[in-house]
Amino acid sequence: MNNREEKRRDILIAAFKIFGRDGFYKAKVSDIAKEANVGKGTIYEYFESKENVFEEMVKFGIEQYLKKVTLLIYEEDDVIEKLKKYVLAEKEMMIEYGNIANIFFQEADKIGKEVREIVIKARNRKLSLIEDIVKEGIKKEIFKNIDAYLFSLAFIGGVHQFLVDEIRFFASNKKVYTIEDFINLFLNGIKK
Amino acid sequence: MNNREEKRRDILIAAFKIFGRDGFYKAKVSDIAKEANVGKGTIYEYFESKENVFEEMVKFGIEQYLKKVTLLIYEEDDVIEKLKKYVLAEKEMMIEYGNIANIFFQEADKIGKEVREIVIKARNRKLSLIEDIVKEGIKKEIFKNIDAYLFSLAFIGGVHQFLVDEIRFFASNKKVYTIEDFINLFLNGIKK
Amino acid sequence: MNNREEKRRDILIAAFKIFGRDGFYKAKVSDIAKEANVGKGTIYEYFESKENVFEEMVKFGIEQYLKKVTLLIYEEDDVIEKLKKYVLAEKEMMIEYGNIANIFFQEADKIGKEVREIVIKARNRKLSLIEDIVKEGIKKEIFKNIDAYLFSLAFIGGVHQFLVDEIRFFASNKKVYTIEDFINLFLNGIKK
Amino acid sequence: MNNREEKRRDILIAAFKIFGRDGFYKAKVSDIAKEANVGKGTIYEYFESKENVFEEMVKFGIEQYLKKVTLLIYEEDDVIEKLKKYVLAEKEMMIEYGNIANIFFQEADKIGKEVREIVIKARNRKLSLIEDIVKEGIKKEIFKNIDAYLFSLAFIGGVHQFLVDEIRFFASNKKVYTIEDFINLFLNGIKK
DNA sequence: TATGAATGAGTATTCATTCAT
DNA sequence: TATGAATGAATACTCATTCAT
Repeated sequence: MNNREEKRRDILIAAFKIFGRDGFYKAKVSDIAKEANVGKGTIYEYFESKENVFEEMVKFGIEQYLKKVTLLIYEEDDVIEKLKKYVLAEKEMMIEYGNIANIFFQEADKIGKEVREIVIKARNRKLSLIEDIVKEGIKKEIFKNIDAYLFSLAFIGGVHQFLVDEIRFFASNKKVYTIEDFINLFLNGIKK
Repeated sequence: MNNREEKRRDILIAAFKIFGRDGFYKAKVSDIAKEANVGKGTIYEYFESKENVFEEMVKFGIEQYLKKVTLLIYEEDDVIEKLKKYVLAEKEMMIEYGNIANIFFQEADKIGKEVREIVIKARNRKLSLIEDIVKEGIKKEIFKNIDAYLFSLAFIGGVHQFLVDEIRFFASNKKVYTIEDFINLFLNGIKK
Repeated sequence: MNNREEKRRDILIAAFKIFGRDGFYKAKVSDIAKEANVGKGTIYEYFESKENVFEEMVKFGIEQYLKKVTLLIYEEDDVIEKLKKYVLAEKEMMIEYGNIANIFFQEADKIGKEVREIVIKARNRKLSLIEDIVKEGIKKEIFKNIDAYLFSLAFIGGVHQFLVDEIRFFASNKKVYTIEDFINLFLNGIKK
Repeated sequence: MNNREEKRRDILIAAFKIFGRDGFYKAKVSDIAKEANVGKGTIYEYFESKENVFEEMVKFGIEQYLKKVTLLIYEEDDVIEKLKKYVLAEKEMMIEYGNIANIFFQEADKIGKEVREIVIKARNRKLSLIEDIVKEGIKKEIFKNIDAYLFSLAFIGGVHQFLVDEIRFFASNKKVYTIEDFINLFLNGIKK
């Protein structure tokens, strides 16, 4: 088997965990090494620098994420179900990977141009996913003829906040909302 | 007269700028001192540590921000206009202070419990602002009887994404949306 | 008193000792700091990098050295005495500073362009010192009309080897030569 | 056939080149391996350590060098021609191997006792070569009855400086000296 | 025997914090 | 009270050496 590729993957998964927990600056290369069960020097056999590990981790993570979401969405026919599946996929990612997504977007900016570009491209692919669903819904005359891009912005932002609330600020005494509750807001609007 | 209070304020404003530009870890205490036109040691006459400066800056920034939004909103009578004013206030903040808000939320986590609590409290106050508008709208029978908290989550998230798109990923060839366009999505929903 | 200038000097003197003992690569910045009785960080308040410390030490050492030699030579009237004084000055330097001169010339090459240029310039000033003596001797009709530059090369090289032998490879059973013995070789030649 | 001996030689030749270019500390074992077209691990099949490679390279280089000089000198009958041949041999070595000789002498000190001893022994053999020529010249009544050892020091040092000037600090506008010019200084002296 | 992937000891450098002035 | 010179803890990265294949 391709042992080199495997070890590279191990390091990226470890980086994913450590960067996700500590952010770029607080994370120590030696911690990533420990987590990956390799020596500190080994990291540098596979990556040029801490920055480069971050960069490749972002690429790797984004790819994993987009694959997952895309798959879930394409399994569905109904556009409303597709939107629900998107929320579900995001939820799973957030549970699994903590706030890595935030770190992608937040710290990428300061780390270097290339990371920034990767992240922007990923963001656009995510927006496109929703745009496509909306366009399909418009064509199928399920949705009004609204601007698909504008909606995707609102929706993605809304979903993020909704999930952050549920997952990260969870309090036992808080009312729990279903995905339907949430989606209905976007479907029906609030104006009487 | 209150020279001490004034200098503290100067430092906080400088911290706001530097942390906003560089994030917590990349920001240097000496840069904040330079920006505030004080000596490096002076910072430590007013604050216990870099973390404490960050903490106090977050409190200060949030207070400023909430004051501004609250004021704008209470100037209006019409609930829909109030929502627009919220978007406007957020937009101004984002233009003026860059992504400081993200830094609040993102890095606060790693910096310490107290900051985290401050940020959560602020987030809740922001959500309450919207909640109150929605409840008023429901009472006035302008809005449906939806869950005000759930809406505030969706709305705040959506606004954030909308503004990030406009301000940070602005591209000359991109379609420009009005705040009305955006608000209408939430008012009318997308389902036919 | 100019404390800053003083401390800079202390560091350079420490660097002189440590680089002289260990060479550029083996020398540790922390050892220079210890030798200078300052903290490691202090070095970086006065110099940009280890390279820069080396560079400045070379400048400093060369200046000291040339001052000394020049002074000794100008005290004398007789050209042959001047040559002897040069040998004496070199000898004192070699005893006092070990093989720092070799390190100047040897390692300067690898460390950076600027150091290299400083060292070359110093070498030329040293050659000029001898050249001037020779030219004076020719004018005074004490010396033959030989090429002064060529002689200075031969003389400086010869002196170096002579002193290295005496100082560094000293063995108790070895015949000891006087400076006169040595100088006479150059004065009279070896051909019958 | 003697493949082992051959590969050892290849490594030493590569070491000669790399150490000559970079000096002991800057030189990387991996670069020597690459230059010798062997794996990094292979170096350690033939030598105990980087230091040992250096040590053996010094021995090897010195042996090559002394063989060459000795041969050239013994081809000649005339003592003055022998001195010229020595200069020529040194010149060729300096052109071919850069400043490896300096590195021998300079860095040997820091690397270990054994290398130091090898280098000293080699230096003495070199001095002996010249000494023997001088003694021969004295016997043949071509040279004055000077101290042969003292002369060899002066001569070897002078030659080194002369060649360094010609080869390493060569400048197109500089006067070019012949070996005769140089030798004549030593033969005739400078005193009128 | 030959290899190069893996390792971790070792070191330059940064920067929050202290404290003498 | 205000300062900035001095400090050393902390950490990315290099490279000689080992060892499984």
